[in-house]
Amino acid sequence: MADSERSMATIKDVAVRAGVSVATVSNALNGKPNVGSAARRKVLDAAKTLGYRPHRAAQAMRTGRTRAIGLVLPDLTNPFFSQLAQAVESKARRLGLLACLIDSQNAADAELEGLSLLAQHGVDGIIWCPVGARLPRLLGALDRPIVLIDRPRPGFSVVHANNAMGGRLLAQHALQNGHSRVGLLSGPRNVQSAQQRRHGFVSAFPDRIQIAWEVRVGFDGILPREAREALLRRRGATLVVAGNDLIAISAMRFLHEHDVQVPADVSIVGFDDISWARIVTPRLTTIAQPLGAIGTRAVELLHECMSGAQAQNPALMLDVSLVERDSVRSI
Amino acid sequence: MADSERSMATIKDVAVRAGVSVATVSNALNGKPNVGSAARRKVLDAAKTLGYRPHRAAQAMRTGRTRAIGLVLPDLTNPFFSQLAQAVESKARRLGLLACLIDSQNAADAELEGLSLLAQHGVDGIIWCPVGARLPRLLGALDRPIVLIDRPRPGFSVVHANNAMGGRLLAQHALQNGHSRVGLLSGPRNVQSAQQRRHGFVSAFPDRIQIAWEVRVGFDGILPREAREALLRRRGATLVVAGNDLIAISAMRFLHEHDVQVPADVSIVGFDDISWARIVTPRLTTIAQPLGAIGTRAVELLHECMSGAQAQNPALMLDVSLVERDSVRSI
DNA sequence: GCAATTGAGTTAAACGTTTCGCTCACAAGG
DNA sequence: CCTTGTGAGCGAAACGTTTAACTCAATTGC
Repeated sequence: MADSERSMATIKDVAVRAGVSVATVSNALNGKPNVGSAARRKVLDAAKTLGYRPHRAAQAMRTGRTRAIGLVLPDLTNPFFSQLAQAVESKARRLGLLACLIDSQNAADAELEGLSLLAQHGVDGIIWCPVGARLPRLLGALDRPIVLIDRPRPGFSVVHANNAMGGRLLAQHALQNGHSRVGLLSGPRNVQSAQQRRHGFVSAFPDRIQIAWEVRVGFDGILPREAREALLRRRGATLVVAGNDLIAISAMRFLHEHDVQVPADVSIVGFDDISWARIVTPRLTTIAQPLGAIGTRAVELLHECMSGAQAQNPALMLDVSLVERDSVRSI
Repeated sequence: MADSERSMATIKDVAVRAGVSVATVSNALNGKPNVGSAARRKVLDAAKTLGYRPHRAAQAMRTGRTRAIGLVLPDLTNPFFSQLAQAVESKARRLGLLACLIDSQNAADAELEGLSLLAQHGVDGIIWCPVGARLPRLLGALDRPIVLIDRPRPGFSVVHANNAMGGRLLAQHALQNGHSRVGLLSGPRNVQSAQQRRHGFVSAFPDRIQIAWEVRVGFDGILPREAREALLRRRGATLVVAGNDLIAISAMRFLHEHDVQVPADVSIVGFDDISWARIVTPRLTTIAQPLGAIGTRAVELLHECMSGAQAQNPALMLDVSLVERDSVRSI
């Protein structure tokens, strides 16, 4: 009895204890119809008292499914992604799936290497926020369901937030607070979500909001000189609209160091509502993405794809909401 | 040729293409000595042109090793852990190991469930920052190398920072800046690292630093009423020493809302140097843990344990350093 | 020149599942 | 009474590796 716990009981052990064949054990455990109720009971009992757990590797070899999924992210250090990761892992576990992590640290080659590692381990599907603008060739070869997250690519399932809507919400909020001349610290041109945020904002009230200036900035929040100069001169802008919270927070930090007060001297808004948005001074007004929901839905979608159901709805777009805090002044 | 890429080439395919037996392929690929240089070449060539990758599940079944490790953390959302996770994943990948994530969200039962999921998948080892004060019974049953991270438990390998040293560094810094009366917002009594930080600080200069008050606070930075009151009254303390950065930042936020200026009215120090420490206002003076090194060393240690080498050094303690920023005033 | 040794390669078993096809008993239909 | 059908269960093959045991030729030692 002591060693029944020690090194994992096998299906064979269950079979002998229940007095049936291994085939019957397998059938009983997997709910196949061709097993009588008496035998089924015996098997279930035996399995329980032996603490039997199917050997995943063996199962995988026979069935080709591992009940593991891959999660490929560009940067766990970014709270946006760590929240996402938390949601994904949690939902996966609730479905009995193991989440295998790859953090490419924004390097396309590391990402590729990671994908290949996942493929080698035979994960059943992949949730992926790609760093490269176009998806690498490898994709055909890895041949598993993929659900993109946050960054759509033609021909792929994706779940992401309604970025354009966020942009519009921001425009509306700007107007309501009397800002009609703004500066843009937009995200990278090759990241689609950045484009949509920008487009949502600019096209919402083209005749009532003027763009005083615009500079493109990386999503990591590092401000090039051009951006810093723009922040200092401002050319009449009373509000700066940042491509995401990291950018907004960097800008706030920079302004603070140069003795310009937010929001007294200039207002600022972000996008994402990462947890940092709540702790900076002043607290940042921003657009909240339903991070938990995005992660959860992505896993659900992937799970459906894995169960053969060809997803007809390759794109899932979730609503965002404005969260008002202290970084916008009403004028 | 088209379908040689499609559904993963097997060792058999390599064997026929190279004109040898599968055993020889296996031996060649695993660097066994009993294969001639001519055959070895042929095998290597065939494997490369076929894009052969060993089927991990099959390998696992035969050898009992999966080349995957588990990473069990209490809260990915906490930047301390997400940085750790990044380091762990990166190092693991460099060793050809897949990192499987469990985020228990500080719930002991979720943690247990996660460990069992990992065991079922047959991970070769586990890196674990445990939430519970004492380790659950299950442990004997899961029977794989375990390396703890940040939180030592009797009888287990651990890699963590020198918390006591951090406490001493802080005390020294306090004195250098003329603070001889301080308040303590210590971490939880049942978390060892919290105790060591506190002890390092208090016992460094017992006769030159007075503790004006102390209240125990959770590491998540949520301030109970007692703590808030203490922050407002202060009883002559010119410096508050927080159990970690989250606590320090919460305190700063609270003080700011009640119009007391940091560091003009009161100074404050944290512990951990999470990324937030850099972005709050004022930027937080704190103790930096070598997060990257902790993660890396943990993986290395685990890897050694997995390779049979019984680790003689169950505990690895890494030095910390003071990072001076703007939250301490010299008086 | 013959036995012993070595080097290079092969065959086949094993790992723990799932599943296909089979058997066997029994019931129903004619 | 014989065929056919059905429900319950079993035996064995297969999945892709690794590895122990083995063969066979060439080389060495004497």
